[in-house]
Amino acid sequence: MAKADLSAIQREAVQCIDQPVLIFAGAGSGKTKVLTHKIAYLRNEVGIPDDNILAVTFTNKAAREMSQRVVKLIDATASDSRYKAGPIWSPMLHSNGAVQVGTFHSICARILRKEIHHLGYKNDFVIYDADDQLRLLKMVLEQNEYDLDLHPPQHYRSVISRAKNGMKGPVDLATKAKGEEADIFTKYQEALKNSHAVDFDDLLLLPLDLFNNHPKILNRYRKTFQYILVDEYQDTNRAQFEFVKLLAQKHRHICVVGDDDQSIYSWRGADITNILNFEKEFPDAEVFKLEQNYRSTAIILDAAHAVVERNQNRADKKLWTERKGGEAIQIYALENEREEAEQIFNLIQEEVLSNKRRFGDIVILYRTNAQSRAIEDILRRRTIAYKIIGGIKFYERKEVKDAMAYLRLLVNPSDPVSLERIINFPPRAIGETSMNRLRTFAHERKIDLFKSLGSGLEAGIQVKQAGAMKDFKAMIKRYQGLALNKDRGSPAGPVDEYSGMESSSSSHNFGVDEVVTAFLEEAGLIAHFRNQETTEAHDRLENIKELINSIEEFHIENPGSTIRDFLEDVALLSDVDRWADDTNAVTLMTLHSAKGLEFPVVFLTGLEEGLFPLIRMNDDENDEEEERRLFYVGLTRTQDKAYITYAKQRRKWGSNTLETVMSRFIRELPDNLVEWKPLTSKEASKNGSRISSGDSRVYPKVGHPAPVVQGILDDFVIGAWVEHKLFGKGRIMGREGVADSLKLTVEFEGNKTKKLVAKYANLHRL
DNA sequence: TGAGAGTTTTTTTTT
DNA sequence: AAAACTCTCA
Repeated sequence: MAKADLSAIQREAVQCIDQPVLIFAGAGSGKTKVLTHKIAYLRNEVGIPDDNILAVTFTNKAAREMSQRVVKLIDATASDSRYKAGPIWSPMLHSNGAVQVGTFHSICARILRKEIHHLGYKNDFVIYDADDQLRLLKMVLEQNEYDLDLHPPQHYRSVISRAKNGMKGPVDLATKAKGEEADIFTKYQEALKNSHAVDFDDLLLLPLDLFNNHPKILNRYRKTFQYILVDEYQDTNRAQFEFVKLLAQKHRHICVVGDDDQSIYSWRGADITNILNFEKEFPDAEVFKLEQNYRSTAIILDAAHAVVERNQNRADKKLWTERKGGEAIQIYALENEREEAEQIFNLIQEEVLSNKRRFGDIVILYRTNAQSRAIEDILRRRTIAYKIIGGIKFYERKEVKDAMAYLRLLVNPSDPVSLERIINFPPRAIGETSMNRLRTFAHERKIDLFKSLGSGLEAGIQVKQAGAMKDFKAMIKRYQGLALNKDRGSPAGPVDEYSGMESSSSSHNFGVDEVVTAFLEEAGLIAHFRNQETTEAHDRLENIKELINSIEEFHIENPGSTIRDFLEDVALLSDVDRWADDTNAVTLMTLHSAKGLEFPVVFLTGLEEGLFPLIRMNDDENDEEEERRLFYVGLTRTQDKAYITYAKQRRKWGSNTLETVMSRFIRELPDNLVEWKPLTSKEASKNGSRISSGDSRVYPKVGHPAPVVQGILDDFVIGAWVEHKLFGKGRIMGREGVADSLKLTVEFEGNKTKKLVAKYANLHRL
């Protein structure tokens, strides 16, 4: 029985279900285990139906993992076959009869998809990301004749977002002589609503409006979500707290798990008092503390504790482990960020060659995304397979966003941000002058921009331009029919339209990818890039193709899904969510992204005052305690061995090199747990690539071109067999480019040959 | 109107 | 150093 491997305290926490439960769960103390076992327990032992359970995680990846683990558990523990689990999680919004697992944002999006019409939005609303928000704000400011230089959109975005995070409306701003901010906030919010768009903060706030104004709906969801579990509770904000409170107030079957030492999102509005005051809100709460760590060595835990202990604002506690001792934390001081990267490379080599690690066992963590570049450079040059999480994101690239704007317009033509983005891209002779006239026209008549596209002449626009507008509108309408009707024509709900019915394949003369390709082709976007000879244009075209591939893939994975579902998926999935951790490659990510993950070998880089802890010059509220918690989170990702590096000089923005000072966090580490490694990589390479001072073995010189050492290259060598989710099994026939731009030519079964960008293709080595 | 040259800004972390 | 933004000229 799977329950046997729970500790006594874990079991108690699992079985306590009739009252509010607060679980303080330190790093690596098995909190996910408790949550998954609790779900299995509720289901199999207590007999709670699946859809009455709601589990909230911090990332979608965590949601996916959790549901996979629950399925395993359930199947293992269920003696009775009627308790066997089906697929209990799906990224799709309309999966009923299953445990709902997801992030606050995705769960709220699911609710809004069904209910938002009660608030006067179309259920086809779009989700605006930061860039879209900025564009909308800019439009609002211009429309209301604010001078953009005096009123930078950036500023108002952060003001509005901060207000929303604290659940404040325009009214709350107006009171403190911030009339303009309140005015802009109000107008921005109106514009969002008219555009049938919601921003990320609205995703959390609108369900609250819904619940507060429609008690019947609230009651319905209260009945549905009988048992609520929340992971990473220390990083919830006001709105999320209210959401949980509203739903759980009545039945009080609420279980939250968190660790105040790991609260690292206060800048996003996360409110640590949510966890510290849980007992105030739910006085009958039972509190459990999980203090045994199953992940790290004692050395790692002691070091992490020694640092975080200095925080004033924390509940006193200490993790313990049965893994006594361990390897000392190695600290390296390097000359500059290049040497730092070089040293990291040397150490990776050593770990892989002499300590038998896999590349996939290793993670490199840094405070800011910009730091990844130097490290990336070296790893690429040395042909070490690596994966970067975050940074320049695929779906944020201009050409990809452009293509998506076209798709968004199909779903929701009222979206002015998307319309403005592409009305003249690729150029179709509709310039600023014409658009200004159209905007004025639409504004006066109070119709949306898209509708007014047909009335160009009336708006006083030149014949040629007015014609171009009309054509554009007609094209969108045409593809609306093609792309959306086809999807709508399939049965509602998670019914498999590809379930082998012969008729369906014959009625589907083309796949989604072909419709989308045709659309983007006719829109001129594809031709625009194809007609340019530059490599840049070529890359952009590849990215658009990759986007189309992923649409097709999504559609096959989620039968019956619409383009709308795809767009939502893209809007809500984080980079960590997309991270395929089964490829054998070194992982690079920010400390924030690493939350919840663990690795045998961890590199903490850039330990310099001002960088980590990060200090922002023009911001007085530098939260040292939060930075320290971040260090704690980073170090406690380690299972076996941690390396800490810093550079004595670091370059900022290309040119000026700054002298740095070693981070206070290094000084805070107890001497007996660390080992200083003064040897720089320069000296090391002088010795003909010996790897470290304490190691007299001589390794083959690794330079350029790299000697072929088995396993040193990534998984995708020529001749290797791989599997693609969509195309099936195939063999790698060619490679070009390296790292992020590595492209593979793969011959799939059935003689289909495809060229794929390795980074996004999600290939699995067979 | 659109392409290309020249100029400015960016870097905190993310759902 | 790179991307985003502005300006200029055809």
